[in-house]
Amino acid sequence: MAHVDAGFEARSTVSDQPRAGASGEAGWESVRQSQSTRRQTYRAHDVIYFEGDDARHLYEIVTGGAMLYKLLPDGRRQVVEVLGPGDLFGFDMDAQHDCSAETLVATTLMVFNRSEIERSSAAQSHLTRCALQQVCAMHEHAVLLGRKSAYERVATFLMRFVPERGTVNCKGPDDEDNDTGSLRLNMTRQEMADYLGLTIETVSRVISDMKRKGVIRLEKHDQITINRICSLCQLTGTHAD
Amino acid sequence: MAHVDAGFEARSTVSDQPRAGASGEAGWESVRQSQSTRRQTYRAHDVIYFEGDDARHLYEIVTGGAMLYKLLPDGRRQVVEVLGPGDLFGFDMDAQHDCSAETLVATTLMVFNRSEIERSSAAQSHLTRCALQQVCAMHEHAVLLGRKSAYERVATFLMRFVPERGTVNCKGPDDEDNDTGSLRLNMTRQEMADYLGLTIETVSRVISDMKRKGVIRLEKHDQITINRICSLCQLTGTHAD
DNA sequence: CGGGAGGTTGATCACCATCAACAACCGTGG
DNA sequence: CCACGGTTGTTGATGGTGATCAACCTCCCG
Repeated sequence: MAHVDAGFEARSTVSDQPRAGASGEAGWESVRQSQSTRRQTYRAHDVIYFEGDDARHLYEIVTGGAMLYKLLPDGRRQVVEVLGPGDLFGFDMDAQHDCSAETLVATTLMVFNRSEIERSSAAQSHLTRCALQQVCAMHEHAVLLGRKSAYERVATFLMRFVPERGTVNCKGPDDEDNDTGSLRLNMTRQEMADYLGLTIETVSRVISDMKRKGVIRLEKHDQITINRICSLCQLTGTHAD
Repeated sequence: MAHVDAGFEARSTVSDQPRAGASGEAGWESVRQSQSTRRQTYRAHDVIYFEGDDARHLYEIVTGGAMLYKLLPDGRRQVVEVLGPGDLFGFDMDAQHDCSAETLVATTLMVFNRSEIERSSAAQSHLTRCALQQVCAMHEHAVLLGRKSAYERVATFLMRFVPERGTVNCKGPDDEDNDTGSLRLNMTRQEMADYLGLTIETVSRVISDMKRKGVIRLEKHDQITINRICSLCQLTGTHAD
């Protein structure tokens, strides 16, 4: 099923390069070059806007990564989206943002005026595509939050950063004996926990356990090598044995 | 009896009447009247389509209610959206549906051809609005699934059916001493549980407990009277004490 | 070398899932 | 009308998963 694939692409990894094809439309490109559009850079863990702020702009990630989150009054936090290069955010229905937005790492954004977007039909349709993609991604994430075990959540999260794998039309390993992959998270344990609906301790424990069992290897805290991608994939809960 | 449930905005309840203003745009109306558009009726718990089916149509609920859900291979189910009159669904990014769709009660739908939608820019913009609304709704639901207790989940779910209340700009009770509301769920306990990321037993227990504590009263299993809406609202976790 | 933030590990507990039995409800047919 | 079987919902007993509390470690960076 191609859609799951697209869902994964939509929530791309936090990397340095924009994904190919993510913003390839000509009309969108012209909005990008509009003079009211500007470029802005942030450092890691900077707030871009708060929930409740007036939603005047639309943002596109050029390089780096960001997250959207909501807070409950007692301080509980839920990260609702993790975004990478090419992803759009800040397009809320209403006049106010429904989430806070924060960078994960040093990030540069394109900042569009809302009015600009509303004038261009090409921009509109690009926005629609992104929104629909996000709906799919959120559906997938709802399954994770509502029905998966801690182990499955972490495995699913890690698989997300492996291109071409873990989806329904997974190719399987290119090389049977060397089915490895390396990835950098660019998120703290707290951010992961808040995204996965877990605590920091549980995330840490699961990762340690995966390491102990030889599924992954930790180069640094946020630099992980997956020893056998297929094994990790089995742990996600989304695929039949 | 006229249930209270006709007025909630983004995530409307399952009721008999379409929400006012939900589809009031002229352009959308014209697509509705296109000859390729047809009307279709379903009985309760009928499948509209399965995850993975070709996505040829777009659906709008006229009367009744439906849900979208995803299944894991071992049978775990997560209901990702609950939809009422005026709501659109079936608009996935890709060629295949990313969720299954099923009616909750007897339902009539408008069925649009995808190609029809893609031709009309008015339809496009209506679709975008709906998609953005759904993204917001999903964000809220992610908080529920990731961070709320069983009690808070059920309370949040019930509050959703009370118009003009439980939102940020809640008016407070009209009448201090008679802050009640009546609602019909139109969902089985299993459907609620799968939506809230709980088990059927937990949902049942929480509801029994609310009854015991005098927060609600059960007329029938899916017909509930809220004795003090404000009390219920306190239990949702979304509002400071 | 020292301090601090972020991460790990251990012990314990609580919430909710699971398993199991039972009750209420509903339509059907005698 | 009641008996019935099946479906749906409730309640109880028990256990497991993951939260909580607390101590410690490890990596940076001055």
